[in-house]
Amino acid sequence: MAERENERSISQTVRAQLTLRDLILTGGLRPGERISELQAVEAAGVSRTPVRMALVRLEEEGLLEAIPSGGFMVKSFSERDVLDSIEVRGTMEGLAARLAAERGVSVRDTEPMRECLAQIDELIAPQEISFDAFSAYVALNARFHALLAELSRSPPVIRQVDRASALPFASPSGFVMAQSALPEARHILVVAQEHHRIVIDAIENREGARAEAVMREHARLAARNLRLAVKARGPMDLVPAAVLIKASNPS
Amino acid sequence: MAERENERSISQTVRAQLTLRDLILTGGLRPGERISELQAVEAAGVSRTPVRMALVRLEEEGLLEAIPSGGFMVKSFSERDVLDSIEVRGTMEGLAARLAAERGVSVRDTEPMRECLAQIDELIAPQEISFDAFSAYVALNARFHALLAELSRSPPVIRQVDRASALPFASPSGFVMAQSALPEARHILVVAQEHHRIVIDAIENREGARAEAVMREHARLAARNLRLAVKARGPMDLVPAAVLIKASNPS
DNA sequence: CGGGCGCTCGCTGTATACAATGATCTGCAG
DNA sequence: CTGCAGATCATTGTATACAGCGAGCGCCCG
Repeated sequence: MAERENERSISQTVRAQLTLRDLILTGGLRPGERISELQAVEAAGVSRTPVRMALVRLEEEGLLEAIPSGGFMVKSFSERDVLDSIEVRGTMEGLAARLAAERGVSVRDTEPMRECLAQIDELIAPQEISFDAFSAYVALNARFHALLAELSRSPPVIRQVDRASALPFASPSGFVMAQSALPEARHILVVAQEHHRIVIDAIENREGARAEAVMREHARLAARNLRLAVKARGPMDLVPAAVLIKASNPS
Repeated sequence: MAERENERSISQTVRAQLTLRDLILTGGLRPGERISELQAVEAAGVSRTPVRMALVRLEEEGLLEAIPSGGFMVKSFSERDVLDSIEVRGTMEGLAARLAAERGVSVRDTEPMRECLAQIDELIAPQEISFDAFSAYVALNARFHALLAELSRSPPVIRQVDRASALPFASPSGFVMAQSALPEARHILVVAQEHHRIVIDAIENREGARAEAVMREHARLAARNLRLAVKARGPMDLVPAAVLIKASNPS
C-alpha cells in the first residue's frame, strides 16, 4: 500500500479530495459534466473507497451534485445563483465584521489584514496591472476575507463564511473576471481597497453597524460589477478564481 | 442483501444517515461522545461502507467532528456557539425575507405561511400550553422557517439557511427549551407570532428592509431568551428541538 | 425503413477482507 | 509502589470482490 512515499503522510481520502477539487476548480471538469469514479480513481491514484469519500465531501461542500440514477456531476450555476451567492457571502461577512467590532478586537488583530491591503496596494499601483499581479491579488484577497471571518471569533460564522465562499464563482475574490476583463480591473480593485480599509477602521472603532453596512455594500458592488461584465462579454468570461491562481503558480 | 424489505427502497447510505442523525438529535449520543463504527453499524443495520458515508455526511453537516486519531465524535457546542448560530440563522433568514420582498412574491406564495401561523395560534391560545402543544409548535415553526427560506427563490440562500439550522441547538424553533421552561413559553411564542406576521406583511408590501430587520430582531430576541433561560436554569435545560418532536410523535 | 423490445455491458452501491496505527494492559525494573 | 516499555488487541483506513440497476445498442417485427 505504501508504494508511494513521495507525498507527506496525509490520508488517501484527503489527497483524493484535494486532487479532485483542484481538478474541478481549475476547469479540468466542466460544470454539468459527469465525473465517473474510475476517472476519479486514476486521477487521484488511490482506490475507490477514499475516492468515494472525497466525492461525498465535495458534494456536501457544494461543488458536486448527486445524479439521481447514481454518481456525481460537477454542479453548474446560473448567473442568478452566482449573484445570490455573492449576496450570501456579503451578508455573512457583514455579520462577521459587526461581531468583530462588537466583541472588540485589538488593533494587533487587524494588523495582518492591513498588511494584506498594503501588499495589494503595491500590486495595483501601476496604471495597468498585469495578469500575474491580478492572480496574486486574488490570493491575497482570499486571505483578507479569511482573516475577517476569523476576527468574528465565532466558529459558526467562520464556518458559514467558508461555506459561502466554497461556491466556485462566489470566491472571496469578490467578483471573478477573465483575463480579458483586466483593463477595467484596476479601478474596481482600488474601490475594493477603499471599502476594506473602511471596514477595518470601523471595526477598530467599535462601529459594528457601519462595518456591517460597508461589507454588505461591498458585496453588492461586486455583484453589480459582475452583472455588468456578463452583460458586456457574456457568461463565458466567468472563471473560477482558482484558475487564475493556478495559471500563475504552477504547482 | 435484500433481507429486510420492510423499508421503502431507499439507499442504505441514506437510511444510515437518517438513523444516526436521529440517534444524535434525540440524545442517544451525548455531545463529545465518541461514535464507533461498530456501534453505528448495528444501530443502522447495514454494512460499514454506507455507515462510513453517512458519518462523513454528518460531519460535513456539522453534527459530528472528526477525531484526529481517527473516528468521529458528536460535536459539542458552547453557549456562545449556540448564540452565534442563532445570530447566523437570523441573519440568513433576514436576507431571505428581504429577497422575498424585493423579488415580489405573490400573496398566494405566503398563504402556506399564514396557515402555519394560524395553526400555531390555536396551539398557544390557552393560557397554559401543554407539552404536546409545544412539540407541535416546534414542528410547525420549523415548517414556517423552511417556507420563508423557499420564498427567497434563491438556492444558495435556502442552502445556507438549511445549514445554519442544522446545528442542533440553533434549530428553527428559534430557541430551545426543555419541558421545565413551558410556563414562560406562551408569552414568548405570542411575541414570535407577532414578529412572523409582521415579516409576512412586509414581504407582501415589498418592504425588503423592514422584513429583514424584523427577522434579525426576532433572532436576537430568541438569543436573549435563551441566554436568560440558561442563566435561570443552567445549560442542562437546553434540549434539541428534535427531542421534543420525537417525544410526542413516537415514530 | 422505422420503432419497440430485449439484451448486454458498464457502472455504481454494498459488503467484506486486509493492513496499519493507536490505545490499553501487563510485567518488569528501579 | 510507581513508572516505563513492550506486546496484544481493538478499531479505523484502504483495497477488492460481488451484486443489482440503468443506459446504450442491436435485433426483430410491423
